[in-house]
Amino acid sequence: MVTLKDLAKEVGVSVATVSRVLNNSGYASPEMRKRVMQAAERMNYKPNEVARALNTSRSNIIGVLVPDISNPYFPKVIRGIEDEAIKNNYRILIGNTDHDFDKESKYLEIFNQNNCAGIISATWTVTRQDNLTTRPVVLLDRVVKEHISIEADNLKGGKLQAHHLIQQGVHHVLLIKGLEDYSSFENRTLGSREVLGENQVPYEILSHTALNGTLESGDIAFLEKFDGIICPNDLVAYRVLNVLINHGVSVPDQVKVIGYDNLDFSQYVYPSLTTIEQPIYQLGRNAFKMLMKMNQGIEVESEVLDVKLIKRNST
Amino acid sequence: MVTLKDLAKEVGVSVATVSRVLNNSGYASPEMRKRVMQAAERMNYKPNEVARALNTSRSNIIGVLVPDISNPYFPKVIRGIEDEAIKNNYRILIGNTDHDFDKESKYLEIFNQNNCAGIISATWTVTRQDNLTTRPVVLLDRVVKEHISIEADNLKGGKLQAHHLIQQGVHHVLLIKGLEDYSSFENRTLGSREVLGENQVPYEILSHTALNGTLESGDIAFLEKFDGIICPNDLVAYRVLNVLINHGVSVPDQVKVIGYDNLDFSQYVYPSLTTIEQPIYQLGRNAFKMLMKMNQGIEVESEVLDVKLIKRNST
DNA sequence: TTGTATGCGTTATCAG
DNA sequence: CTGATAACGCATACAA
Repeated sequence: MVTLKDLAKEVGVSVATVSRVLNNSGYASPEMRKRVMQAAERMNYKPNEVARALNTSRSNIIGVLVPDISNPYFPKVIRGIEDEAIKNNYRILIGNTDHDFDKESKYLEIFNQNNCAGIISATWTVTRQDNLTTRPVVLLDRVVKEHISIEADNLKGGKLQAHHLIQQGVHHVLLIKGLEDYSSFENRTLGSREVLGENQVPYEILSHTALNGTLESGDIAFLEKFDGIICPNDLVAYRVLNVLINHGVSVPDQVKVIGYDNLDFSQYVYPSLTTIEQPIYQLGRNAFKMLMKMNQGIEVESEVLDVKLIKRNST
Repeated sequence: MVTLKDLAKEVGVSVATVSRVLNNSGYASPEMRKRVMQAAERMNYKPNEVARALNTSRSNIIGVLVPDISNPYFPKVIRGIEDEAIKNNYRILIGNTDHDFDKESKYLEIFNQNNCAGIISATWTVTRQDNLTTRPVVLLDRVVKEHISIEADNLKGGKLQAHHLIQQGVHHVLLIKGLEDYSSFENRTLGSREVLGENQVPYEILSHTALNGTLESGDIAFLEKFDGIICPNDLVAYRVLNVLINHGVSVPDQVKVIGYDNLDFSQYVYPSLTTIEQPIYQLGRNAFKMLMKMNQGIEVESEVLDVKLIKRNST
């Protein structure tokens, strides 16, 4: 590996001068600048980021926390973050937390140990961790007050779900709740309930975990009590559709199902899934941009991106 | 951040001693060991990985190259790598190459600049890059001779695809080829052709790119010439199924479709997709294990994992 | 068995 | 405008 010292020797100057030229910091005569730049080019010099990170106590790596990268929602977010990061000469270190406080804690420690420049987290407990650094944190799709976050409009999304079902003429709704304690899921539920209530449409709430039991036991009798089912995300909707169809329940005639996220696959399931689209990729990109601003000391505010209904054949 | 020096001061010994105890290198009296360990615990000392990486010219980060993390095949691979990595106190840095030689080249440079301990690459051109380091590389699902790699048995997979279709009584097959120059796709095609030939089943080959044209134009007449379609992966199969179904072609009665990968969604598409399952997660885990062995100077051989047919309703 | 000193590759603070 | 030089936090060869 060619180092600053090699370069300096080649040009016949001190490392200090070379460093200044390369970083555009401090003075350097135009002529000097030219000589150094050319030599750097010629020798294909690339600064060692480890040394730089040690010296400045700040690497160009940002930590990214997700519950599980296998969940198809996250790769898109990550791709958004990574695209924006690489453009700014940053890299991302990924951690899967599985909603586990201790795992999360460990990753935060790791981010510290690597002098990470910041953190983007899709797992909110991060805000309860006491070894959280002074480095900037952006919460993604998780809102916690006093913290900077970015999300798609979950309240609106939840409303849209209910609105659409009502428009399609449902009279008895099953509202499946997502993960507890996650603002995004709670707000969706809130939005749906609000609209359902306003329209005096009776509904029942089922927790995510209870759903698993229902689905596994294939308790169709229970599901058939409803003519509309609101799912917390597309993944859950796939499973609901699957059980319904396999038991000969006709969708959307007998029961209408609506998802949330608009994953790429939702157009291929049967019947194709009506859902709420959120700008997943954009969420990632913007999160990174916010982080950069925070690093520059610029004041940033939490962002809320828009969502919209995608009508397909399940409703 | 508490450093070695802080710890040393606390215990009242030199940093060297502390370092030796913590790394289990060199001598240290049992008593000294105890005192240091306790202090480390008490002060919650965590070594700075940046400093360590600079000192040893080797970080505990490994670079992972994938074409695009949004492609649902890769998150599982990555999860496998990451799970195994974290267990061994390693972290992963991810790069999306989009099959672009220059992007790939840039990431390799970045891995160097970060003293990465090794590279796992799902993009084969990595072997043509001249700035490839001396650090170990494991190719994942891409085989290039003279390089260490791990893959699922693509030749067998291709054979299984053809075998199954033939068993289901097809007489005229459309064989869709995957990406050019990728050993995995080429071997699948090879396997299928071999079996098709042996059984004297006529077939036509369509390139991945040509398929796009067919699908977009909705050239059903062309597709209807066949009663069996072999797809290079599940993603392509979804699109084929979609066009077929939307045009009223009955699957599997009129034409049978088989995919490859067994992504999680393949059970939810309509009709549910018959496909070849490969141990994606395991591929990632083993790739990391191989890398570790290589780092320890242990001789490792390329691995080939087994695949199997998953019969569903599309055939 | 422990301590001293050096270097890893940079950046930044000083003099000159 | 440029050059020594001291950090950054750790590991290690060598001295004691």
